[in-house]
Amino acid sequence: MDYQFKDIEQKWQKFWADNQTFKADDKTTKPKYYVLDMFPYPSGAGLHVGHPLGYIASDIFARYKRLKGFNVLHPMGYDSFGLPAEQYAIQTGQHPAITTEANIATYRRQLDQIGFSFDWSREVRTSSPDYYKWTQWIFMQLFNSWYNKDADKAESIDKLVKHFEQNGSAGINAVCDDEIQSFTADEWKAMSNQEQQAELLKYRLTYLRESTVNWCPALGTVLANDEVKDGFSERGGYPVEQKKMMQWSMRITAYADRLLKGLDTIDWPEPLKEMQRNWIGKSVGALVRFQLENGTNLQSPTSNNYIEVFTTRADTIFGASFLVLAPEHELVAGLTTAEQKADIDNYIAQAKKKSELERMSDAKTVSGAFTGSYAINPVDGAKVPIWIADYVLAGYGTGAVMAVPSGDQRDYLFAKHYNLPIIQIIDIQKIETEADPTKEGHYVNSGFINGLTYKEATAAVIAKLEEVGAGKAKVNFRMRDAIFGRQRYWGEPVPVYFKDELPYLIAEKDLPLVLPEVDKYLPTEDGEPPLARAKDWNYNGHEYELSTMPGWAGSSWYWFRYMDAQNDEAFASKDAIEYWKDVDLYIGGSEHATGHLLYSRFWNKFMKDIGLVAVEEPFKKLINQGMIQGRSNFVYRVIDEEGRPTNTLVSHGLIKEYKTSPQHVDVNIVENEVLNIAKFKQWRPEYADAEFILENGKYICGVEVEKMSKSKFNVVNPDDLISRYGADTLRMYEMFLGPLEQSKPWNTNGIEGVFKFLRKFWRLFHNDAWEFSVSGNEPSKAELKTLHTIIRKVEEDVERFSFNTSVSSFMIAVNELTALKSNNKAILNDMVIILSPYAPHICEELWTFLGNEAGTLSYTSFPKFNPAYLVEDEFAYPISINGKTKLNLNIPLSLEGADVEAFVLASADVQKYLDGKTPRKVIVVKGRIVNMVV
RNA sequence: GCUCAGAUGGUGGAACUGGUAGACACGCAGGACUUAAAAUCCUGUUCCCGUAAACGGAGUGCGGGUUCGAUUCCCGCUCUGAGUACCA
Repeated sequence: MDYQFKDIEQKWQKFWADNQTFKADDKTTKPKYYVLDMFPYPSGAGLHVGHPLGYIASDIFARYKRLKGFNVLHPMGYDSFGLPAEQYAIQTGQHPAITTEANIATYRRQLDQIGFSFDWSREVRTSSPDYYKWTQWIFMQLFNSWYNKDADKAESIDKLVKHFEQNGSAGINAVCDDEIQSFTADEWKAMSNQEQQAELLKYRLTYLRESTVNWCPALGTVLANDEVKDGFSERGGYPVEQKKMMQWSMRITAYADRLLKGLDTIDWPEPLKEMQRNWIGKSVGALVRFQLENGTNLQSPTSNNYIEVFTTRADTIFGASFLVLAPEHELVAGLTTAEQKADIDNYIAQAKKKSELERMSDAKTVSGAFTGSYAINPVDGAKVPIWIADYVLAGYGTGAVMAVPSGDQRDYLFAKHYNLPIIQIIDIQKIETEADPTKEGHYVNSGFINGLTYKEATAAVIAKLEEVGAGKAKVNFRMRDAIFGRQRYWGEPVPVYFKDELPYLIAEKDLPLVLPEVDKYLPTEDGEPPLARAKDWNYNGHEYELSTMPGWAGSSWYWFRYMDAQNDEAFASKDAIEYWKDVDLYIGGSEHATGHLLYSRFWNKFMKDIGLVAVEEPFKKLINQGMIQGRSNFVYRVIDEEGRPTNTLVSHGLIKEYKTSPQHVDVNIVENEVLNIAKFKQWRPEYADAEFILENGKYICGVEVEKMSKSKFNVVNPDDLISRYGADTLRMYEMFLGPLEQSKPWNTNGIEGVFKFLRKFWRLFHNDAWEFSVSGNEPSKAELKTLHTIIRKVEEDVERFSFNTSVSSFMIAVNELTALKSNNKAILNDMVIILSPYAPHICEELWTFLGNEAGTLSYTSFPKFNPAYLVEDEFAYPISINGKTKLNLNIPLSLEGADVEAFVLASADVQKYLDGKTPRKVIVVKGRIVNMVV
């Protein structure tokens, strides 16, 4: 029979499902291997061809590891809470759970037909109460923990309470709010329960904090940054304002240092690690207080009579010739003198108008304004002017810097522009034309640090500042604590109720706190979150928290649930956690670098601290698959003399001769840029009687690479390709497209070649009449060479995630076997195993044909590579003269350097090229090349 | 602006530690089979000069360098893509 992929693929997909072929074993002596994909959000649009790219790669790897004797865990699930389902619910009134259910069904059908080896018995859905029960439970553990800096780990809040009872607040070194109280043990005991709870909330790892949100009064809702465009809501275009709100937050900053250090222990792409490092943004420096000059009268009620700056170069303090504040700094209004008020107001107004983007592209223009006030340098008493400029950001450090023009280029340009002093502070500094940030040399013009080196000077300055109470060493992180509340419906309810305005956890036995029914998925009229609409929803009469958890809550621990997905006693059993430990290989997009991948590491570290999990980092190895971009096709309507588009369409190669207007055309009716005219006429009624100006009898479409989107008609759905070519072809083709990690536009130009390859492979097992026919002879030397070449190649390629090159190697192997007219059973049996991770359906089918025991080949062993079959006695050396290859010469590999040289020089062909000359030098690289210098 | 990644035929790409640049596939051209088409098979296909072959020359974004030898290493530049903090 010919290759009937449809029947074969359905048959094996059913077999795998019926037999639970890929159910991972929890009790086995095999080594474990955990292969994880980033689980998808089940959107209404269904799966497109970009989704499976990473899934196919991980599936090949998982199947390969099974053949290599590993017990493989390869699960899949759905990140099913999220905004799109909620927005759809707002528009239609349809409960998000119903839409989500329907979308999941579509995803599952699409995933199944690609033939993935997922263990579906472990499926998770973050929106299912069985699952979010444990998300809520982990939230409770965070609530019941604080971060002990001395132990450098999270500890139980009970331990903190015990310490307060015995020793008061003395001796506690915690990551906590800024305004904590100092108290004795007796004072603690004298506090009311409410006072104690209020104090403890300042220490908990999840806590309430006032944060600013994008509030849209017209929509009555909080908006994400993406939903706000230039101060207006993307939906509706209503004005958006900043509003302060009490919000749940996570103290991720407690883990900043460990998140940074952990990066050195994991095998992730370097650019991705770099993104996390930048996001965490550690800088070691000092906080320095500059007293305001005597007589400066702050107009506003902000009391402190100093400006605090953050610097990473405390050693340069003697070179600080002015201070610069962000225009938004709270002291600016108070510092501005009457004479300078117009200038400052004018500058602030201008800075507000500039967008972030404009500020960035305009790095060379220097701008600022003088407040008219002065401050005092704490180390030498010098009087320094206070300026404002928009290169200083309100959100970083203290929103104020000490400007050291000799060492910082921006400060240098500023000083030049406004004619401020530039003081050389290091003997070897060269500051004639630009700033010199050197740390080498010895200090000059620097009071008590003159003559010291960088390290000595930094220590001395910080010691002095601490001594006079004007500063201290400080590690600054760019990363902020993560806001954990969302004023939305479709998310996990926070398992908290309020009593006397303080939050308390509900009892563990009352988990899960199930999402209540509401009449509408919108906020209430007075701006409360949708959950306020729920009727009789309270905890023994106390009001529940009304916000829900953010999208990243459920995805921050899901890999643990797969280890033991059905457990209703724990998020996963101790045994399962001890056995599976962590994810060995994680494949997904780099867009999650500073979101999901950071939060997951944070939760994992926390869970390790309190003894819930076995290892510190969740994902040992990470691979980013590239993005598959859309590839749009265009037709060109000819424009008539009045400028109206006509119903005449001109082929792309001829558009220069006409005035045309390009129109997107559905990429599914275009093949290799050739428009299917019949389908095109049916596609849109207005094109039914279109006329065509062709080139070479064809209508050629234009092409552009764009993001995949419905409106551009360039979304390619795997379903059509599977029905045309089958899943095995799709799998191999997506791999053949190019390196996994590279982004590339989608095209189906080469898919025929992959399909032909599979047919050719099928034909090796069949005679001319398409009857199954293999021979039991001893394999020939040539056949064995082909086989062992591909064994080695596939092993090497899979281990380095180079799937595209192994597809080519398969093609070469099959071409060679076809040329050899090989139908050798032993060879083909091994070929089937090697190819099976890539094209599992066809291989399972051929495996049974070959008379193997009934059942799957998934757990057989990968053939063993034997180098003996690849040994050659001769090699066709390329002979080059002055680096240019002239000819090839067969030379026995038994010959060594000097003998090879003699062999080459003895050759009449070589002498012809040498033309009587004697080579000055002959380089022989055994088994590679001979080069002669003439 | 900065950081990272990348630039190879008509196209996707290969060349793993410096050693025959263009594997494999698409497309294209020609041919076989066929009444015809599809399917299949065969041949050719980096460019230039040469009507064909032999042969010759150029060639991995651009300009230099190191080397017997560079797509690969070094220096300088151009362009493209991604991320993004004027981060003190």
